[in-house]
Amino acid sequence: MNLKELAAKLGLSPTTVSRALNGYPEVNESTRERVMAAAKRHNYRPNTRAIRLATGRAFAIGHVIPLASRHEIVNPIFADFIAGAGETYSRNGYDMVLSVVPDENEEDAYRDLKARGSVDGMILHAPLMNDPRIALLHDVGLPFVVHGRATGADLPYSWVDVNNRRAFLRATEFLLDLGHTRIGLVNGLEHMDFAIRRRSGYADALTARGITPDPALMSSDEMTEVSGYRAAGRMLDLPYPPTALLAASMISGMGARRAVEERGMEMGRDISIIIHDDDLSYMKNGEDVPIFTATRSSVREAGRLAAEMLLGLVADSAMGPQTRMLEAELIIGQSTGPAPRPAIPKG
Amino acid sequence: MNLKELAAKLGLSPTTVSRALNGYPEVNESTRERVMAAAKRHNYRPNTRAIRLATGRAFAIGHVIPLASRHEIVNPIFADFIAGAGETYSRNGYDMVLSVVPDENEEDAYRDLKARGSVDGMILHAPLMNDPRIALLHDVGLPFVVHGRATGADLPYSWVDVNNRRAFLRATEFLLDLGHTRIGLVNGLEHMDFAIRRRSGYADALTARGITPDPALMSSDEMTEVSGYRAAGRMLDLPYPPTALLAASMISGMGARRAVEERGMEMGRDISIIIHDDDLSYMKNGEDVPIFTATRSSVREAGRLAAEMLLGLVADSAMGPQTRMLEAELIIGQSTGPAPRPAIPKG
DNA sequence: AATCGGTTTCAAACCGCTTTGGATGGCATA
DNA sequence: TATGCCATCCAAAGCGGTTTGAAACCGATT
Repeated sequence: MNLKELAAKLGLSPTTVSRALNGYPEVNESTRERVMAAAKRHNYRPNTRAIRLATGRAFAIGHVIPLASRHEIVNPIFADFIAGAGETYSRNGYDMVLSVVPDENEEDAYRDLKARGSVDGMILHAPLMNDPRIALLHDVGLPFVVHGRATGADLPYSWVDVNNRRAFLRATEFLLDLGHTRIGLVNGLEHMDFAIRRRSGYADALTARGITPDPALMSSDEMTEVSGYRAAGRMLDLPYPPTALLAASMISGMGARRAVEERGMEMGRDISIIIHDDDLSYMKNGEDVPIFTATRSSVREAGRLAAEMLLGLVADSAMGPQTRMLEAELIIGQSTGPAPRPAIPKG
Repeated sequence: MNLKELAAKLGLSPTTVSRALNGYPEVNESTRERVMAAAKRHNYRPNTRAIRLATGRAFAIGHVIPLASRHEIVNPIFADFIAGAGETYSRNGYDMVLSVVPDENEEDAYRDLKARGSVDGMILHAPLMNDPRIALLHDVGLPFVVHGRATGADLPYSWVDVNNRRAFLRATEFLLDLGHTRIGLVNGLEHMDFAIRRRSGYADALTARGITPDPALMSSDEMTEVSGYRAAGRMLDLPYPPTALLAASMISGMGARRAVEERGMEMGRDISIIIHDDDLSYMKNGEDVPIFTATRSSVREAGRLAAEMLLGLVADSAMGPQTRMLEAELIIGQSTGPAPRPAIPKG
């Protein structure tokens, strides 16, 4: 059942039927009701493909997901962001199209999405320092929103981000207040912008208390269980080990915990751990009682917000760049406690 | 740059240009080369919206993701499956459209995708026992592939699945061979088909050795860290606790480990744990040395296979239902060992 | 020279909707 | 009665491709 058939059944022109269904004013109310009723009765749904061609709009938002080397993105955090964003899209009648491509084709993927007219806007994931994709997307000319920020990007752009710097600053201060002075950072990959901001928050907090950040206590790697485990292990085996750790995610935190427990230490007593908690549906930081003390900010909510922002930009192309900064809460759990008596160098 | 403009530049008709680009035989080879070159030079990309309308095909595959109650799906496993499938789609010039909807709208979501012509086929995720969606998708009439199987579905359908029953059967036998007789099962939600199959593999292995499965040693819940922790904790606190556990995923396994370590026990010595390892990119079961002994099967690979199968069905609608059973490997890690001397009931 | 089969090209219809630019009719106003 | 203005409806022209049916051209055959 298409528009023409429906119009024929009603003895009206396709024009009028189309207008009636789309709420245009130049159609008699009684006619409109008749049309609406007939549409419902015949279970008429306009063909999206035709609408898309006729309007020149895709009613879809694109997410490009590079594989391989920067597969930073195939991670649980991504699933939650997508869930949040996708929810917003379907509520607004938009599709979400995911383009999963090898790293080297990423640029093409954005251009393709635009050139082939598959989407009306895009979300840029996991921005790097001086991320070239910002300029690329400007060049491509579709509205876009960045999940995160890209230090060094000189062009203006819309973003939704957590205040990573402040979160890690506060977490570090919290540990300092508990008497810890040897604090390790199990960071994400530091070409990722968020990781840089986190490190600067951490370092600034230390410096402000007269402590020089010790390179041996800073690691940077993917946020997997295994690398959390290894990074924490290396630090714990230092002659002068840390009494507290900051971990980049729930997952690296679990790796760190494994390293801690393997050494017969107890979390919260022998060593304090604070993680950044993205509040993942499938990786909750405990239920009533948090497992880890954490800086928490829901990435799913970030997905929702980014999607809303983008739909706004798509609707009103005159709108300038929007930004939204989210603050993480500091959640006190069982993994932190006062610093144990000053550690004595081993060996 | 559209087809008409390109044709004008070449002094050819749109017909010929279209045919040249699409590899039709009725065009002179030298003309084809000229067209190809011009297309590349002017960076011509056919407008997808127009192709879709003209051909009546969407060149897209749909995945419906229910939120809320059955958010079983917003989990790390999903991200990896998507990555695998998405990879296949983009290699074949297909888009992946994700429809994230509240549970109660799931049925509509499938019908909409079809009625509006947004996709050429769909993947059905996380099938339940007697899943009504199988009949629904038959009714909708688009090709589809199920990731998993749905016990009780009487209609034929295409699927890609791991042999969950055999995996858990083998894992249980492995533990039995090590002398364990009290073996706990930390299962996923048992309205999910895969969870049922796993339990039957577990139970059958026990029964075959003359052990009656003990309800107190079987739990069923979401595959989160917290529920793994709680389920394992409950079993360990039993008067006659298990000496081995089977966990449904890496994540619930980590929860189980937390419960174990919290009780001062050592994994692999005081208690053996085997998990099912979906080989997630972001949740690797160790690197050289596996953390857990595990039944392993890559869900990402499953995504690739399901996508390939579906594209095949889309291309040839006459093709009957296809099926593909994957076998899990048993990976020996550090989390298993011989059963400790027979446990003495506590208290 | 006329006919023919094969190759190559093209004009035009079509996919199903939106949207522009009238046309029509009714009613109030001059 | 003629005029103008609304309100309502419609025909037709897109949107940018694909595809059908036919035309043009070619050398080869009669």
